[in-house]
Parts: sequence; C-alpha cells; structure tokens
Amino acid sequence: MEQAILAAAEELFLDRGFALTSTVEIAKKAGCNQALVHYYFRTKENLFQAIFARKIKMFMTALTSMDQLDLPFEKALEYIIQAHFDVLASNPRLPFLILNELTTNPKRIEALKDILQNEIDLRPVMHMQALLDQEIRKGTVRPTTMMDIAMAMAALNVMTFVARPIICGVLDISDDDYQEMIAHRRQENVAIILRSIRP
Amino acid sequence: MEQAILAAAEELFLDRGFALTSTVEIAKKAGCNQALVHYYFRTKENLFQAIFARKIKMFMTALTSMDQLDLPFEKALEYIIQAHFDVLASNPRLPFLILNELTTNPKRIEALKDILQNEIDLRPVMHMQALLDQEIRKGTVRPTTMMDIAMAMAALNVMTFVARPIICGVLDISDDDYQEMIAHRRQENVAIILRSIRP
DNA sequence: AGGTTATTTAATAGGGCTATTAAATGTCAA
DNA sequence: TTGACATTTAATAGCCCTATTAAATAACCT
Repeated sequence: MEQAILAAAEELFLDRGFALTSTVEIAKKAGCNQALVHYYFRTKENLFQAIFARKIKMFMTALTSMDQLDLPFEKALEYIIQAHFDVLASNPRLPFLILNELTTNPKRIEALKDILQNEIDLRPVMHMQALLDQEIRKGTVRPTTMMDIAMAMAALNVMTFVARPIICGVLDISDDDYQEMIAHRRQENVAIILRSIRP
Repeated sequence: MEQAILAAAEELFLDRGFALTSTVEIAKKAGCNQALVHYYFRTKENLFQAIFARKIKMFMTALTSMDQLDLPFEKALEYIIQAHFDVLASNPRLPFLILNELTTNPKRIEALKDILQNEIDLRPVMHMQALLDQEIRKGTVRPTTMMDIAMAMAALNVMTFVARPIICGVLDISDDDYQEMIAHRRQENVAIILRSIRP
C-alpha cells in the first residue's frame, strides 16, 4: 500500500503540482484511507520530497550517464540532445513540475542543489567541454560554451513538452498530429543546435 | 481602491499563480478589507480573468504590432526576436503564469483562444511567412516554416526567464551576473535562430 | 441638511484541507 | 492461542479559504 500511495501521489503531483493535490485525492487514488498517507509519510511535504528527489535524480542520471564518450563531438552532441529529448518524452510533465515547484517554493531549490552536488556525476559534462574546446581551436565550431549549448538544448527540448497545452489547445490538433510534431521537433532541435555552433 | 486591488492582485498572481494567491492576501496588499475584493469582482475567478486577459492581450499585441514591415527578412526576424525578448524582460513572470494556468486549468485555454481569435492582428505574421517563402525560393534560407522559427524563438526567449530560479538557485550568481547573462542571451538567441535557418 | 447611492467594514456561514488520535483489524512468531 | 507489532480506519480538531450579508461610513446631488 505504501507503494500504491507513492504511485498515486507521483501521478497526481505531476499532473497538478504540490499545492493543487490533496492527501484526500492521493488516498482515494491509492485506494486507502487518507490517514494512511500520513501514517507512512507523516506530512504531505515529506511525501512530495520523496517523489521529487527521486524524479530529479532519475532525470539527471539519464542525462549524464552517457555511453557515447568515444564519439566525435558533433555526434556526441547529437546523441545527448536526443537522449535529453527522449527522457522528456518519457516524462513529459516532469519539467513543468520542476519549474513550477522551483518557482513557487524557494525551499525546493535547496533540495535540487543537494541532489546536483551529491548525486550527479559531472565527468561526462567535463568531457564534452574538452571536446568542444578542441573543436573551437580547430576552427570547426564557432567560439561558444557548453553552458550556452546546454541552455539552448534545455530550452528547445523542454518547451516542446511544456507548451503542449498551448499548442494542442490553440491549434486544436489531433493526437496523431501531435505525435508527428513531436517526432519533427526531435530532429529539428538537433538541427538548430548543430547549425547554431557552426563557425 | 478598485485599481489598487487590481494592481495587488496582478503582482500576487504573477508571483504565485491563481491557486496559491488568496483574496485575503490581495486585500492586505491593496490595503483594504477582504470583502471589498468580492464587492468589486464578485469572485476571485473574475478578478483573475480580468488580469489574465489584459496581460495576454498586452503581450500578444506587443509581438504582432510591428513597425519593421519594410525590412528585409533577416533584419525583420532579428527585430522580432529581440522585441519578443524585450517584452519578456519587462514581464519576466508572465510566461510562467501563462504556462502554469494553461497547464493546470483547461478553462483558461478557451479564454486564450478567444483573445487570439478576436483581438490579435495576424497580418504581420502572414507578411513574415511571405518573406520567408521568398527567401527559401531564392535559396538564401533553408526550407522551413514560420511555425518552426516561432517555436524556437519562444523556447529560447521564454526559457531565459522561466529558468531564472533554477539558474540563480543552482549557480548562486549575483544580480549583476544575472543581468549580464540576460544581455548575453538577447544576442545569443538571435544568433542561434539566424544560423539555424541558413541553407 | 436630507436623501440617495457608492464604498467599506465586521462578522460569519460553509467547505476543504492537513494532521492527529484512538480504536479496529490484520499478521505472525512463540 | 496469545501477545506484540504493523496496518488500516473513523472521527475530529484546527486552519485557511471563498463568498455572503448586514451594517457602517463616505460622497454626492438637490
């Protein structure tokens, strides 16, 4: 039942965020009494943090555990951008939850910092930075930074999923059309970034 | 006092969204009794919609009221991207509010559709589309669509401001550094898009 | 001033929420 | 079987919230 509560809470939190999800709803979805939620997690805040931390860790790990370290820079970059995109596609509501919580609740920032500092292996990032610097020296890539590239990647990929309600709502397109658009963006976002770093 | 309530509500809604803002807080910030909020707007929902509609209208109008219709395509695009960026810089919390409300409350989508259909002049967009098609025929721009370009622009510009809590929180940088980063992104986002449409 | 309307306040109904508590039920080993 | 412990439930305290109502105050017109 503890697992059922976690699963129900995860779904609801991802759907509606912390503030709009009540422990009563979580209990109903998990199929138990509302007091049980508090028996296992004492507070709604605890329950949320457990899920939030787990999700962020999963997300960051998926990004930094890279098995393409031997690829040349452009290929590696393409691989990373698409890996990032794919994690988002499997967790389309996660970026919104993260943005939402970090924006409305300063407390969450500490949690995020902790995870980033203690749980994430940054060596792959360093490796990419080194490859990039090499390319710049060779003149095959214009002078730029991994920070800039990462910003562009995050922006383009995340917005694809965060903007879904706007896109689907305003253009009212079918689910098939949306899937097609997703596939298109997966290619397009890579293309934009690769072109943007040309000398 | 009605204006004071509107102003207070706008600030609080932008800060914390609809659900996390109470009419009591609004009243306190406006310097009046909480019942007065309901006297003027009957419901919190009404008050929110008034503000939300006004903000979206302002935002969309700033984007589509373009005075650079005689510029060549690339110059016009650069102008638009920076205009978009500047509206966001003046309303840094607006995109988050829009995303937040459209994501958590389907009702808002109707409001948005209404505004887009009735209040926004789409001729400048058509004009840009025509210029783009011309460039593509000439071969000076790779085959693409205004939709793709707009997505990239929105993603890059919006993320600059939406991600502020993450960037400032994780990297803990000073306000000056942040301002510098903003200025950098204003250039960079243009550069990325212009490079991304090269043949 | 006196009357009418607009504005503002105090008080409160009514509802949902989190968290706690005490009691009931299940589990399982000795 | 019984005792100890884990799980689950019902009930409720205590908050904060929205919205309403009735009464008080201000503003304005004649």
